Amino acid sequence: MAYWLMKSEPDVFGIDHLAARPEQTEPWDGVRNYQARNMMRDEMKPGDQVFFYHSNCAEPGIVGIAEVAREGCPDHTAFDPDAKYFDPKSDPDNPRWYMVDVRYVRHLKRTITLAELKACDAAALDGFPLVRRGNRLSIMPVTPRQWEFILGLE
DNA sequence: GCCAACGTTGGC
DNA sequence: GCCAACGTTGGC
Repeated sequence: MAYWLMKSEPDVFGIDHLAARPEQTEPWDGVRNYQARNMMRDEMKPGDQVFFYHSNCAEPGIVGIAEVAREGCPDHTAFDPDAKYFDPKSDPDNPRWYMVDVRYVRHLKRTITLAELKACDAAALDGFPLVRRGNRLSIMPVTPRQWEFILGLE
């Protein structure tokens, strides 16, 4: 089992939205970034644990835990001309974009903020993309060590 | 709202 | 294949 971090804007789709969904599960569609695509298509497996991160908000940080509910499959919204993330270059016979389903697990007892993670200067977080400057990946791998360390801050 | 950082596009 | 222009992300 692997660990991940997925970003979402709470104003658009936050962890409370996820928890309120039927089955508390949501397809993670609309991702149009090749690195993130590769992780969803090739690496993320059902049962993998996910830090749910709120970005672009007053207090960016990890707010909860989710899990991968379904492995990568073609992102059908890329085929729909009326969809926001329509991509005419994605061919249904050779899909360019993939998504996984994400299921709510729980809220953290408190938000572990980006500022806190940046400030704590722990060896466990060396190389963690989230705290590297200029990082824009919306999905990133988390090592078991990083996972344990961050959860230990809760 | 600003702006740095980054990814993508497209001309050449 | 280079690189300038452009669009987006996301912290602040």
